[in-house]
Amino acid sequence: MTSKPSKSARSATSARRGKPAVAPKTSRAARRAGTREQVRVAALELFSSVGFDETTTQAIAQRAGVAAGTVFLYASDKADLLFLVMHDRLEHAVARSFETLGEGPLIDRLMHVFRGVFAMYDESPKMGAAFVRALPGATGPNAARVNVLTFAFLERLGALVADAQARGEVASDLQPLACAQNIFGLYFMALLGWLTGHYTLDTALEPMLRVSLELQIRGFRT
Amino acid sequence: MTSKPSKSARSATSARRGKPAVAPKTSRAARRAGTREQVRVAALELFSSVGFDETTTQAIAQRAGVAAGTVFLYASDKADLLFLVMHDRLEHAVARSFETLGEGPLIDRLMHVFRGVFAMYDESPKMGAAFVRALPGATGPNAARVNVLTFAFLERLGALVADAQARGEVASDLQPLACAQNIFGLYFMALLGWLTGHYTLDTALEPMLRVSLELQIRGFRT
DNA sequence: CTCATATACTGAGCATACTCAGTGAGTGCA
DNA sequence: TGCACTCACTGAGTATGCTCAGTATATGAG
Repeated sequence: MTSKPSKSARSATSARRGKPAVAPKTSRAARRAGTREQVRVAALELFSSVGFDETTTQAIAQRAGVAAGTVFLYASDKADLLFLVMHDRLEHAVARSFETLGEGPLIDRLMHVFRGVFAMYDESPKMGAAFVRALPGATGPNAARVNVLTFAFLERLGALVADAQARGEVASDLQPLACAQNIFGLYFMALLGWLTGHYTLDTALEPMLRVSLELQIRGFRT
Repeated sequence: MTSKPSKSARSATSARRGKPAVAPKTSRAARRAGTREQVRVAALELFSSVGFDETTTQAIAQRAGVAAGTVFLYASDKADLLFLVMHDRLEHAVARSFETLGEGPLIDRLMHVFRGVFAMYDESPKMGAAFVRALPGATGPNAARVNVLTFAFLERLGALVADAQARGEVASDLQPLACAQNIFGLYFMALLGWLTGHYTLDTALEPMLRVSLELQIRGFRT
């Protein structure tokens, strides 16, 4: 390269955290966090408006005001950018769902939680579809963070089962985490069925997932 | 395959655009079926030995003795080549599993079927991993054929449940197909957990899937 | 302060999945 | 048979995900 013209382009947002060539000397950590956030927001906006497949990593870099290679300093590949975006949304949706949890039978509490998560996906179903498609077996730092979130979600589902156990609704000899795994599996299949286009949101959530969960709670036996 | 000479003749000689000088005079339909089979076998060999991600579509074309663009006449994209390969294997594995099905309680018959399918995946776990990763929401002609197979599999699972119902093992007011959907979901989660590397074959099949299915059959209730 | 090191970032270049206008052999009709 | 048409096939071209040697700058030691 010769002179350095790209600097000024980035400073569209530099009113907030100045980055002009001469003065401010922001710390490396702060700069890095800022860049990461710019990439995250750019990816979010493009994925949710244009779609995952239709968005190029070049476009994300351009919108974030960084070079093409920079986005791969914050995600191992394009799919990992999707996980970077979805992590916060997932975390927030799950937190909200459990905050607003009332009392009642296990099935109702589960449906309340899943309704909240489905609503989050419904804000951008196309991005959600790309997400669940890319999730199985994904590697990369942001995928790992999502996996941590998923495992925490599983444990919170286990806690709901344990609650039901304490109230005598669920047999006391069962392991709550094993029950939660089955519940999660049925939830994930419903999510997959919806987002990959086999069902609509309403049919996937209300008749289908509920029936699945009731069938799991009830069992097959005579 | 028979048409080996045509390939070497084409690439070695000077004929430029010309097809083999000696006219083979095979019918178009037969030629097309032959080409498709060559592509399928080439993809199978490369995917199972080298791996899906490590195989280029160019390499498949070269091994099949066709031009680079030809493989996309038989699959909409690279993932669809994987479905082209897996369709026959899946079909065969399921058929075998149901042929060798004995009598007994539902859980044992289910485990017998799933054991057979898992064994098929175990012949090339890396290819299996790529397959289950690409499957959700896949489009393309070969993906559609695999979906047909999956739905047929679901119905055969439903038939097993109906059998158990007739023997009084399963409550008579349940819909066999709804039960089969839950069973399939638990099977698919176990498959995913294994092939994406979270479990080994043995732990995924024998403790994990069996526990899941027993928990489904039994239910949560006191 | 000066200098050496670490590291966030750059962007041209590479690999490869996929496209499409062109070609000629098979097909069916007269 | 001769001829117009169809269609399987070709392969150079294109788009884009991702790499990596190079650059500028914050950091920390002396």
